[in-house]
Amino acid sequence: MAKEKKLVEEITSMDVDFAQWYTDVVKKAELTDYTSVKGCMVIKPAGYAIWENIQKELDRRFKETGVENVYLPMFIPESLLQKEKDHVEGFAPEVAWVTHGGMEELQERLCVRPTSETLFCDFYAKEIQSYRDLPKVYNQWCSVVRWEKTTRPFLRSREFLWQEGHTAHATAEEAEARTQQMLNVYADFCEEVLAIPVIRGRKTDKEKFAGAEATYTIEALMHDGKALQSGTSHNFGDGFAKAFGIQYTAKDNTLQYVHQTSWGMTTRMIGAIIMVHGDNSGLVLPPRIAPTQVMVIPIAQHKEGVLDKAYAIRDELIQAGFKVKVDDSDKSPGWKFSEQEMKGIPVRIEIGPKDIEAGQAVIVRRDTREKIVAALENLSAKLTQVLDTMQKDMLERARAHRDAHTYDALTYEEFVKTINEKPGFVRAMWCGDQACEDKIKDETTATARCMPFKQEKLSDVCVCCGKPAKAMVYWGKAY
RNA sequence: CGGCGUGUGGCUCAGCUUGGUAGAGCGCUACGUUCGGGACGUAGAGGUCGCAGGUUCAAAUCCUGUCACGCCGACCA
Repeated sequence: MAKEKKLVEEITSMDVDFAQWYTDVVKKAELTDYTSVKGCMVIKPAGYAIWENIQKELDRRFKETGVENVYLPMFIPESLLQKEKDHVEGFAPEVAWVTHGGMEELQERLCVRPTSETLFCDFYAKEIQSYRDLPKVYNQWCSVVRWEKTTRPFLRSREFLWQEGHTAHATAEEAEARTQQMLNVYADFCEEVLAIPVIRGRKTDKEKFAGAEATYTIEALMHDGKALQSGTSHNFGDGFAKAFGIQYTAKDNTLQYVHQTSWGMTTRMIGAIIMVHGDNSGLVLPPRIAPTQVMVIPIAQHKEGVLDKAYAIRDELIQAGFKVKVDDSDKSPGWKFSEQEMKGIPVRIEIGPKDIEAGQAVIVRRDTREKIVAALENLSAKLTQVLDTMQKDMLERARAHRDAHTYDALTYEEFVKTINEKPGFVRAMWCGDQACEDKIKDETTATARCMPFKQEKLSDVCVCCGKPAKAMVYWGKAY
């Protein structure tokens, strides 16, 4: 009993205090550490390895659509930032400024990029002359800085890692197609690799990116019923092009403005993985994103042959393409089990003297704790099946949770009651007027998460004001 | 930017009210016994108490200032 109690105390139960649970999991899974600068985190090996896998998967998918990687500076001259009015108004409150170089005060202060639209525009203005130079489909992997007041590991930090794609096209149609294409890349990645189901849709004007004509988003629901914007793709039209003078000569020898897009996904997704799949024992990583998929845990490893067998299993499985480690530390097996669970390693394989004698090993799933006895000769086949099933189950479980926490509201009373009492998404009709969004935010703190591409007509009138409805909106309280 | 809270070995914290030579648990190191859900014994290493002033014979403790971090709000990926 005393042992059980100790286990429970390590990680706060998510039902008791979800925020504390999240912090505990981040800490116990050794994903990050705090630093002496508020809001700037050390991403430790276990956390960074997840990011590397996210990068690898996304980068591959990007390149399949013709994306090329580049790198632009981390500093933006103030004058450049100010060229597009909405954009600077959106970001000015949270940028960090460099005012000195060495001991000298700079003539013009430089902001540390909060996003790189202005730099890409400046660059494209020089690069693009002719329709032959189009399209430009560039992306960069970098960090950006936004001086947030409130910070949390992965979810909101002052410096975070991301990728930002910036494209320039000859026509509005092409830009729109690219905007949607990249949103779909994100959505597929989330569902196929991270096992996180998302709602694809468009942001309201109030919620869209500063300077964008349209912002598309994928929205995910966390375990506590709060929404997390998980990736965005923006269509800028020719707004930035006009502000920065990005023009090309068309085939008919007329001067035209380009149409641009940008799209990004960040280390925040690691937070989403934690909050969608995690449980009271710690992190649960979907097999397809896990840096280590299998931890082999020898039982009674001092006994003749046990460790050798554990290494042999590891080598065989690595050969078969799995990511495998052996925990051969001198901790007790119970300790190793807890470690593997806190770190979210999808399965562990227990191998002890009894198993060796029986020619088997015990596979234990992290998500369900289901124990599967597998014969050593077809361990690899069994493992493939277990990991595939687990990946599918995790997506379905997350989808079921989201669907069970998605409600419809037809009247304002019903809307307020639902949004306040039932954590999750509330679907309701909206007239398109920002006054209603403002009122809802004031009275409930909920925001319009998105207008889903898959529209349904729940009623003819706005849930808030009763005027004719223009769209169904997913509302929710968000991170 | 507002509210709350916290700074003492690597970690979690006690000590502060009432000033008097710095403590515990965990972790770490060595050796031995253990090993199918966080094992145990023995011996050890490790701290100018966030920082700066002040009061005092004497400050982790009292006073003033300052910095940092965490959580909750408003703003945001």
